Amino acid sequence: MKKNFFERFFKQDSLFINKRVLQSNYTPETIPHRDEQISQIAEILAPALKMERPSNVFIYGKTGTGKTLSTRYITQQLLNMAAEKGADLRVVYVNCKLKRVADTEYRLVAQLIRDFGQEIPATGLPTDEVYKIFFDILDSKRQLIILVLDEIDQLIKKTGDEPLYNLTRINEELKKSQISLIGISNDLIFIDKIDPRVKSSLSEEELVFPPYNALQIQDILKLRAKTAFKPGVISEGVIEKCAAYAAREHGDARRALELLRVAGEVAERSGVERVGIQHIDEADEKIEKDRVFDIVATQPKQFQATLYSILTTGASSKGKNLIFTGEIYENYKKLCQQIGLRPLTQRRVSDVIAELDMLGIINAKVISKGRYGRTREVSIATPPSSLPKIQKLLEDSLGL
DNA sequence: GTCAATTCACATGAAAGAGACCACGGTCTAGTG
DNA sequence: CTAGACCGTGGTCTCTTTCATGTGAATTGACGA
Repeated sequence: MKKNFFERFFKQDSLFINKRVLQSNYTPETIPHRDEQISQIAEILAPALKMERPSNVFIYGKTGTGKTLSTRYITQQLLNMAAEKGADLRVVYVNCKLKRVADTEYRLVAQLIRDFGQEIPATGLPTDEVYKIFFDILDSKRQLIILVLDEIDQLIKKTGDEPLYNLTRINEELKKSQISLIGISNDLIFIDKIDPRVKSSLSEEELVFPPYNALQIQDILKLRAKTAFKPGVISEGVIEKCAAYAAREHGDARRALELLRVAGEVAERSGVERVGIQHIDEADEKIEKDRVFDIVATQPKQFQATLYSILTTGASSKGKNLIFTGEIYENYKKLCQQIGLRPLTQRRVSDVIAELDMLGIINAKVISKGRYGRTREVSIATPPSSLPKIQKLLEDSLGL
């Protein structure tokens, strides 16, 4: 019985050949069902090869519709071409959603400067100073810069349209260089909130990425599965079911790929040789559970306390699973006293609840109860099976 | 019964404060030649 | 004389409070039929 625990791991053949293919940062050589969009972007960007400034582009589309992928793909090709032709072209890609990287105006510009290979402190400098540095770098030589701002809606929501205004304006002052912007956004309506002048200069061209339908997702999955899995491990109907799941969620290809990958992992772990349909359900549940757990565990204390109040309020008044802000706040105050946490104001807790809603842990809907006021109607969004574990996790973390 | 005013219980916005982090420039100190 | 330690000032960023304003429909109460 002197068995090494890892022995099984090696002995058992993996179902995968190359798991990386299914991960979201993987760039395949071909992108099915996006030919039209890609060629449109290409047309718009083509003048860059002659060192003429391409129009600014705005790209919309729900998550997992291939916006980022297509943009990366086409800019890469553009770069290759530019190198051949000797055009001094640069593509800078920034994801505005990443916390502590580019989610404020200062950090965005600082990140850009870093991309140009210069160190910039994370804080401490005035923002206009940072702009000046950026400006100087840009204008140090004749070059064309294509700036890709991914998830730009996040940035705008937080900081307003200042950064965009400044970036579009910077062109007028650049002597040698030119800069053009590609904005990528999940949100179709956020652009109404920005200054019309910024809007018009930013969206000289507009492009929409429609969601994939189930058949298209199947194509994508089949293509990737061919290189990701060993032949024959995918059972009949697995791809179809994955696609159906994802198509239900507004055609999110990323989700479909994740589902397939996790299903493969689940199958592998349980020691079977083929990925079956039942593994997809398991995978779906596992993904959701992992996600929620992760979020819950990494939230700050106050969020956890609020969430705990929501859970316990919901549990105590069993039967009705809809609870209101007032009840939550009362419970929350009691809880704070119990664990010695300084309670936040109701104003703040109201925001916290809204944020928990955004994270998808709870569902909160603003309703009016007529004479009895206006409030958020909160219900718990996670599957009941994982509730006890979450509650346990929160209790540990809060010291109960 | 109808209709507009009222009213509740919060939502939502804006501004500003606290505290953490940081850069920069000036001053002080100790070590060196 | 100079390198490094040590301020003080001014900046960003996040989380939060304070103050103010907004809001949608159940309820109320006046009104006329």
